[in-house]
Order: sequence, then structure tokens, then C-alpha cells
Amino acid sequence: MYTDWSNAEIAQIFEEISEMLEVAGESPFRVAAYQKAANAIRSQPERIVDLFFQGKLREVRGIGESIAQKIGELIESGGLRYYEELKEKIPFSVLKLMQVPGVGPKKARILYEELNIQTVDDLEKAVKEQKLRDLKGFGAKTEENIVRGIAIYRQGQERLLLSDALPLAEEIVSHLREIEGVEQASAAGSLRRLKETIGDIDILVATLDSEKVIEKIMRLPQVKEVLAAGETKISVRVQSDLQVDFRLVKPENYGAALQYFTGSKEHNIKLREIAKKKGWKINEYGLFEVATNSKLAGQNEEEIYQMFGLPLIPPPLREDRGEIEAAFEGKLPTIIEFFDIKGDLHVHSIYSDGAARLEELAVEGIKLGYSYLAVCDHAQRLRVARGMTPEDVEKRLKEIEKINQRYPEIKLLNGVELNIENDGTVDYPLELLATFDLVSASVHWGFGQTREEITYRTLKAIENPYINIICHPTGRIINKRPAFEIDLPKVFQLAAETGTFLELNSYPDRLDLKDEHLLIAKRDYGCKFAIGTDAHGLVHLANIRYGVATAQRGWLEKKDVLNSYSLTEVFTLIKEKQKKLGVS
DNA sequence: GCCGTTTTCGGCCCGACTGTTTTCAGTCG
Repeated sequence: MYTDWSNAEIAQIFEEISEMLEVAGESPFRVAAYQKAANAIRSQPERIVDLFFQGKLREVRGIGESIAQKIGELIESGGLRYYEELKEKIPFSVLKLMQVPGVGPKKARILYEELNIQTVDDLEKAVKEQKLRDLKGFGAKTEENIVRGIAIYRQGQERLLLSDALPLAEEIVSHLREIEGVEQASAAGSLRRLKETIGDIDILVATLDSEKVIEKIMRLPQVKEVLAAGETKISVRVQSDLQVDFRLVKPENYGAALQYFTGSKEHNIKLREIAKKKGWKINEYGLFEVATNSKLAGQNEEEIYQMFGLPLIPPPLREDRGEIEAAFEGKLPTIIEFFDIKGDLHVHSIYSDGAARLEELAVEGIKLGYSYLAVCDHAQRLRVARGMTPEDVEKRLKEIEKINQRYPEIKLLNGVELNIENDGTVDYPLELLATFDLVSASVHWGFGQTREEITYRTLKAIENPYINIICHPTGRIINKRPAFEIDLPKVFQLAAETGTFLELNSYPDRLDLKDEHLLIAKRDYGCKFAIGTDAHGLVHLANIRYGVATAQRGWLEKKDVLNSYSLTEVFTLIKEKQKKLGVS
């Protein structure tokens, strides 16, 4: 009897092992090895369980002899002795302590061993009773820090959506650029890499007069409170309890600092390893030759990458997912941009649960420079969304035709978003499906089904010759609902074989498929994609930028994305499925 | 614990800041 672990579950176990080893004072390299393995497992598209049975575990970078064996034990026996033994020494709750800013592995261990503190509540009580200051390495200041850390821990477990952070950061940066003495300014960190969620906002400023600029930053209109201000760094609180860290650097170091603070950590580590082999070192001040301590680059990012013989790697790719290797081989993708997008392939109107009229959608689409817009209202079985009956479909088509006559600059497509039933069937018969310009289908219920059930439904929909796009294929909602269990490799394979497009849903808390999935689906299966906003109102059409951001992070190029083609080409491309499946 | 066109052993990214310390450990990004 084998245990069917998900990758996330296995990753979690190794993550905890890493943390426990850290608390136990184990070799930092061993700690890092487990951490690395956990990351590798989590971002692996194939199921680790499957890889185990195929004997391919060791092919995953970061999984060696010892960890492969432990994974095997997990699958074969359902448990892991090594993990259980560690848990007896280091209670799980102690790991929670490390999530409090200011408490690391060393302090967590002392707190547990000396005062038997096991929970954040224990910690809070001990601080209040001033018990901490007698411990070795602790003082009054440490206590203060921990009090603040507990508050931060309690308040912010959720990460900020890119859509909340990006517009705000852009506004701040444009203000900064107007300040006298500011030579350059940019968002850095995960925000610049356009990650789907952000921990905090980092902004980098190049100036020769940091003192004056810091004073100006304090008076920016968005700033509600100054949390800390030094010579080169200032932290402020802006609207809705959001922290923004500004770092000020000299213009001659700006490129190096931007590269350094943009990350990702993993990308930078790889670059530093390469630098080290060349006898160089790289830090936030520049790229240096160690022997002579002479500066090789630092003014801008391009020259740093150039020294390595690399083109500038776009920030969304900097995740150590093979981008450095690809860049060396000249195989970096030309990632898709907003201006490549010719239309939106997923919008709702008042014919189902959307707020916008067809005409308003057409006008807004023209403003965005689109040449088409697929109106994919829900089909009848989605009652909560007032899904369309066949009569509604007919009525809507008449209106679409009228509007298309009135606005020749843009074409509204007669689309639909079907519901994939529990048995894999959809709302309408094939004859009706054949009348649409574009047919999408989504799983809207039954999220609790088993992996086999949900996969079966989705595969069955992919086999339907009239379904062009599978929408939000994993069903996740960021910060609210995890992805449902689905066998993505199977979905990717069949989608590629049948010529079915996979949606990249641009709704800011969906972004589904997500970046890692896109990369795998494209690279390993040759899938093609459709970017849609799932707009339920006019303002949502602008969310396309978050879809494009995610596409960039997923290495997608113009040619991979259906709506980067002209309308004529779109029709040709989607018709290929019916040809492949032998339907005329 | 992992990994290898300079290695199967000996490495493993780098620096700032803070606080508790008389020269450094811990935490963070």
C-alpha cells in the first residue's frame, strides 16, 4: 500500500526538517540542502510520487541519495522516521516562533530550552513579564523588537496582490522622479519581477544628495507615517498599512544595486557563483575583480550582465529557472508585451453576471487598442451567474451583430463560458456549440472531488471538438482557495495534442495558470495559451497587464498566445482543433 | 546533504544592520 502524497505535502515536510535542523544547530549547508530540496519539490510540475515510481527522483536538481531515500520511505510506509525523531526533539510550535520577525533559529532554540516557550502566545506572555532580558544574547532592545515582531506576525499573514502594489509603487516612483536631485528611481524586488504576490514594496533611488531626498520622501503625499529613517534607507507606512522601503544609492552604483535588490535571491546566488569562479565578486556596489579590487561594472544592469557575456535578463525571468543557462546559449525568450495583445478573450456582459453592456465593452476595447473582444458569458447551468439559456444566446447574438456594424474598429466575438459538469459534459449540445465564434469551458463546482475525478472532467472537456479554451484550469484563488487537485501533466499533454488552448486568467487573485505551470506547459508539452481578463465590469479589462506579467514570468512569447494574433489568424488557429479531431 | 569540463572530497553567496558585546553572533534580505 502506497501513500499518495502531493508535492506540496512532501515539500512541507522537508521544509520543516530544514527548519528543525536549523534550530538544532546543524550544519548550515545541510539546512540549505533540505531547503533547496523542498523548493525543488514544490515547483516540480510532475508529481514526485510518479517520479519515484519511474525511478527518476534523482534527476531532480537538489534531490540526492539521502533525500531520495527519505521520499521513498514516505511513499512506501506513509511516514518518515527521521522526521518523527526530529519532531520529538524540536516541537513544531517552536518553528512557528521563527515566523516572528527578529526571532531566528538561535533565539527560538534558546527560548524553548531556557523558558520552554513553544507558541507565539507563550512568547508574548514571557515578554510582558520581562523574562527574556535575562537570557544570554537577549536585552531590553531585543524584547522591544520581539514585541514589534509579534504585532507584525499577528497582522500580516497574507501577501499583497501584485495588483494592489504595482499601481501604488508606480505612483510613488513617478513622484520620486520629479524630486530635485533624484537621478533615477525604480521599484525593485519581487514587485519589479512582477511576482503574483508581494511581501513589501522596495524602491531604489539614485542620488548624490541622499539627505535632501530623504526629507522629500518623508513628505510624499502617499506617506502616512515614517517608521525609520537613516542615511541610505527610509521605511514609511503608506495607505492601508503598507510598508515601503526606500534605498538610496549613488548613481555610479545604481545598476549594481538595482540588480542586487531585484533578485531573486536564487538568481543572484547563481550569478555570484559564476562570478566567483572567474575570480570576481558581485554585490550591491558593483562587479569587482577580487585580486585587484578593481570595479568592472556597476552603473547600469546591462553592463553587469554584459561582463558575464549575457544579454540583459528581463526581471520577470530572474528566478533561477534556467534563464541564466538559456541566456548563455542565446536562447532567452523574447517575452510577450502588452502591445502584442490584440484583444481580450474572456469578458462577461450583462447577459450573465457582468456589469457592462455590450456597447460599453466595445467602446472600452477600442480605447485599449484592441481589434476584438470575446464576450464569453456564462452558460445556463451556472444559475448564480444568471447563465444564458439558448434563447438568451440568440438574443445576445443579434445585439452583437448590431454593435459590430456600428463599431467597425472592433469585433465582438460571440463566445461562451461553459460549465464542466461532474461527469465532464457541458451545458449545451454540440449543435449549439457549433454556432459560437469561441467556446470556453471551466470547472465551477466540485472542487472537493478527487484528483482522478477532476482530471477526468477536464480531459473530457478537452476532447470536445468545439471547446477552444479551458479557463482557469486549476481553480485557485490567491489567499483564499488552493488549486484543486488535478493532474496537470495529463491536461497539458491532451491540450497540446488536440489543439485546445489553456487560459491564463488575468484576474489579479486568480492568475491561473500560474507562471510555473505556463513554463512547464510550454517547454515540456508545447501547449498554447489564451490570455483573458474574466472581466465582470469595464474596469477589469485593464487587468490584462497582470496576465501579461504572469505570461512573462512563464517565459511566454508572442507566438505562444492566441490573442497576439489577428482575428483571421485566431479563427484559423481555433479551427485546427476540429480538423485534428475529424469534425468539419 | 548536494554536487562536479579544473573536484567523488571539499567546497557550498554576500553584505548591512542591530544589539550585545569588548571582537562578534544573529537576523535579514
